[in-house]
Amino acid sequence: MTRVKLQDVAERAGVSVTTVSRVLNNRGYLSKQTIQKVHQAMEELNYRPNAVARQLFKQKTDLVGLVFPTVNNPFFGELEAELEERLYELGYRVVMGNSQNNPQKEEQYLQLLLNGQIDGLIVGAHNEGIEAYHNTNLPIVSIERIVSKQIPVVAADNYTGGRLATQRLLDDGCQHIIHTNYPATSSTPNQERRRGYEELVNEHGMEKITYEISFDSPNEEKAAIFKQIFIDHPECDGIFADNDTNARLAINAARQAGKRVPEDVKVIGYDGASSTQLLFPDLTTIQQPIAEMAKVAVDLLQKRLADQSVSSVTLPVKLIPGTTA
Amino acid sequence: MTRVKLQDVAERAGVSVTTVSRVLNNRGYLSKQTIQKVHQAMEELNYRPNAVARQLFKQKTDLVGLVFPTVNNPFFGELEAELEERLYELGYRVVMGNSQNNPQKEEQYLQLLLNGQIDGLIVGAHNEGIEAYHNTNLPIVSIERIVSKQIPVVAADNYTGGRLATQRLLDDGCQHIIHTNYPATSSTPNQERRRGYEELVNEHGMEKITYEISFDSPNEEKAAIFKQIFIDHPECDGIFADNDTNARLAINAARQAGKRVPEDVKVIGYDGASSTQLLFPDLTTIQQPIAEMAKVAVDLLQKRLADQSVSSVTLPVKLIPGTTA
DNA sequence: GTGAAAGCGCTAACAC
DNA sequence: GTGTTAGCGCTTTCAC
Repeated sequence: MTRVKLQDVAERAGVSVTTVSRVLNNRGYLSKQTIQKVHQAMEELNYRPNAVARQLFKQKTDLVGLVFPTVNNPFFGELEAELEERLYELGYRVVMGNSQNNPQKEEQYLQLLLNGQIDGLIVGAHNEGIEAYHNTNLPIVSIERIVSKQIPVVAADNYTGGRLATQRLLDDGCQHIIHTNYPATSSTPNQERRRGYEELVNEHGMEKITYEISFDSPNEEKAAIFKQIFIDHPECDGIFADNDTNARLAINAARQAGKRVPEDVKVIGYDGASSTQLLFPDLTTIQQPIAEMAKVAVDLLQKRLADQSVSSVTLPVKLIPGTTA
Repeated sequence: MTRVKLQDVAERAGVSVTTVSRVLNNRGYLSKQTIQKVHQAMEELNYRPNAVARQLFKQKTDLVGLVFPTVNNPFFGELEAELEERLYELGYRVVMGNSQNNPQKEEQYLQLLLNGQIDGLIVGAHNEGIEAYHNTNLPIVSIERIVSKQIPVVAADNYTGGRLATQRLLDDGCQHIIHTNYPATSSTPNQERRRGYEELVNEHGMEKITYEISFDSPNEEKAAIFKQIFIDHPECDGIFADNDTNARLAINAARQAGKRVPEDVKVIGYDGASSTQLLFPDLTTIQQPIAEMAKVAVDLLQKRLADQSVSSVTLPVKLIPGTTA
């Protein structure tokens, strides 16, 4: 099927393409009769304006890229759903990129921005050292990830979250609390969770032990690390996991090691995403304000797109009580 | 942003735009020297080809739309992640649309296709009666959703799944099995789950009772329905939920009604998505081959984009044993 | 009120 | 081997 274009409509209506374009965009002075004629011609030909031609002229695609490790995860799934909703309201459509297991992908999505295929980017992937981020001040906002000086970060208050979680375990009477987090080299603000944990156990004269678990590694590998934790530290009676799925793996590992949760080991997670709350309501966790983070990120991106300067934002977290800690 | 265009590169290199374009696309005969010069000019000017201009010429955006109720769900999250991965391998980027709570959105994403902003569409949303689907044979593939005659459907074997689930409850000795599913008006093949259930309980001379739960309604509403089930049918000793989150709600409701799971009531779910398996491993469920469904859907779409005719595909399901049934 | 024409940035006949 | 030029489909000065 050959596409009907502006010119076809113009010919049919007996006017110029300019006029049809004006009718289409409701711009300029037009006689009622002309509008009528043009509309009729558009109907008859079943005309659809070509979005790409418009984009070329406008130098704007109304597309925003979302680059996170994977949408198949309670936290990122909720976050991306919220981002999509907020951006949709502003007239943007969303290009989804899952960069887990494929570091080059993040760079590819950055190329979309550089090539003018998308107008902006919201990133939260974990790949390090992508040159182009530093080049210039592009319309990019980051969530829970430090990318470069120029790029504003939206994050929850990870330090307080780390303290809250640790405090809960201390209140539970835990004496040997182990934390898991990303490798310390990762440029993510959730290293602050670790700082909160370490400070607090220090204050209580306890040993600080953090096992590093890369977010992007497969679940079997993660499970193996938790198994190892209980081998290395049979005395462990409290686990502060850096996310809820890890908390789940910790509980599985504890049980496999013959320990009861919460009687022998308390476990507290992090994130508190809606589908985790639904599927695993017993989990005690620190909840990030995901919807709010999405909203703020979109606000910041909108300002960046309007060439306004913005700064990073930190949002509060709260403890969601369950039965695991 | 990308102020530098082909012509600038051409001038700098002292050649024509055609030559630069050829270098860019590695097409036609070019002297080594010219290639060298052009590459250098591109470097010096930090040239980025404009993707939209290319799209306009090619009449192709390499973008595929994904329209599902919400990505914030274990099943759709995994499905969309798989779809994105498969499409990425083929050079497509993905536009994500979450149509839950907003029926107009699905139509909007269809407009993107009609407007030439995306090349194809994979849909699994639940909104009824969208005219445009019937118009013509567009490059659209549907997953677990009957849209129109022209559009191929990828689905798991819902009928067998329904029988498998029901059989499991019968094997458990259940006498009063209740099923939940979408309203029967919904044009989704998972009504076949209901058929499988109904046939099997009929064969056993039992009463068939299906409660209708719209996928898109809020969790509180769904929870209220499950509560009602145990009020209406205190004798109920088996629940076959049409998805895993509903199974979770069923279990919650059973416990609130003072029943133990699985001692007093057995519950079996449906979907078996990876994050459900992770967060709620105890659940007995029917697993859909999500990765395979994504792969087949992308294959079909690719063929539709190449104007080949395709037909619908049904894939097998399997029972994942847990402790809830 | 309406139209002619010049782009937006790129590609591919078609020439030479 | 390389260049000229006519589009891809739309919007918008600038005339009339």
